Amino acid sequence: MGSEEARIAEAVAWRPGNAIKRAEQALIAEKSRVLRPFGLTVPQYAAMYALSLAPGVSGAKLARFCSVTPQSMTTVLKTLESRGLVERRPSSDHAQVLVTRLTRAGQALLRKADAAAVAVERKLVEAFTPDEADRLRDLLERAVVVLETPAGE
Amino acid sequence: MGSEEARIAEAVAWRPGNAIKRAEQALIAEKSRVLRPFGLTVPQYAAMYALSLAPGVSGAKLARFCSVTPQSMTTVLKTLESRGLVERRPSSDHAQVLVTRLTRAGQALLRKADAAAVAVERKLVEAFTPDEADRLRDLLERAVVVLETPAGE
DNA sequence: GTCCGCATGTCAGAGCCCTGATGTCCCGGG
DNA sequence: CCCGGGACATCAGGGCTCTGACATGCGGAC
Repeated sequence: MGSEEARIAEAVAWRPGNAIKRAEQALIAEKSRVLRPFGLTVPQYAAMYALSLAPGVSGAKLARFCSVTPQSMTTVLKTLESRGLVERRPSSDHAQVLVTRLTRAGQALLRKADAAAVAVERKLVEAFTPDEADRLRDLLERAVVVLETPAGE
Repeated sequence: MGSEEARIAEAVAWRPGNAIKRAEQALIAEKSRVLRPFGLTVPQYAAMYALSLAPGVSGAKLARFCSVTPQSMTTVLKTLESRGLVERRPSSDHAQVLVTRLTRAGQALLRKADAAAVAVERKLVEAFTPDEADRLRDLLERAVVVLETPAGE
């Protein structure tokens, strides 16, 4: 049955979208692994990283930076807030907007977690020549454009 | 503040893993869109497709084909079963194993949904020359290998 | 000055995905 | 013959993500 399984697996893997999916999964898995000691999930780390670049931004903008919906970002921020890693308070000008910032504890944790996360990215980069890395980025970017183009090409 | 946002967005997108993430997201989004009329999610479609290649397989093997955990596959199969698209029954030799098959309704729905899903894959393939598609697959495959290699390179 | 558009935040619901822990069953080595 | 490894399924719990629907507030158009 081993060859049978191999045949099926190959048939499933044949589709080009699958290569992208597997790469993403491997990336998520590895990042999760290195972030686990810090008690952070990948989305939590991503939110904190974006927050370190743009302190005091609204949740909606943060969601856009991280390519998720505002609702998803809200759930992430709520768990981070419950752990005292971020704090949210109404903006002074826009009563509707919730200004979000890293707490001191959040900054300290991010510094350590970031080193681990960057190491994963670096491991990935170092597997390619600069030329190959550019090529990969370019091909993926073109894939995004094609997939997001509605119907009429 | 527009340029500020652009600067942040660029800083976030800079990381190589992000290109993979965005491509995967675009792929999922587009597949979800074309599968919605059939009432199927991407994981549900993936499970049914794998099931059409390997009828009567165990849930655990199906999970491996789809690159998810057995638990995830169980939840997907449960919703498919509740809709009468698949059926599961204990194997005659292995009392422990649940043999899973598409029902007639499942096969009929898959035929229609598959056409839509394949169209997305084809749109993706046609955006590249055969050479580029191979190159992309190769680069992604190398990324997977690197990411899954433990520590000692 | 009033009103509509757009952004923001929130609740509700459904689904997927993972880790961890259990219990069951088959099969082959001792 | 017995027993442990391996494979399968399941429960429990924590998180993420989306769609849909709704309420509020700022600001420009009229």
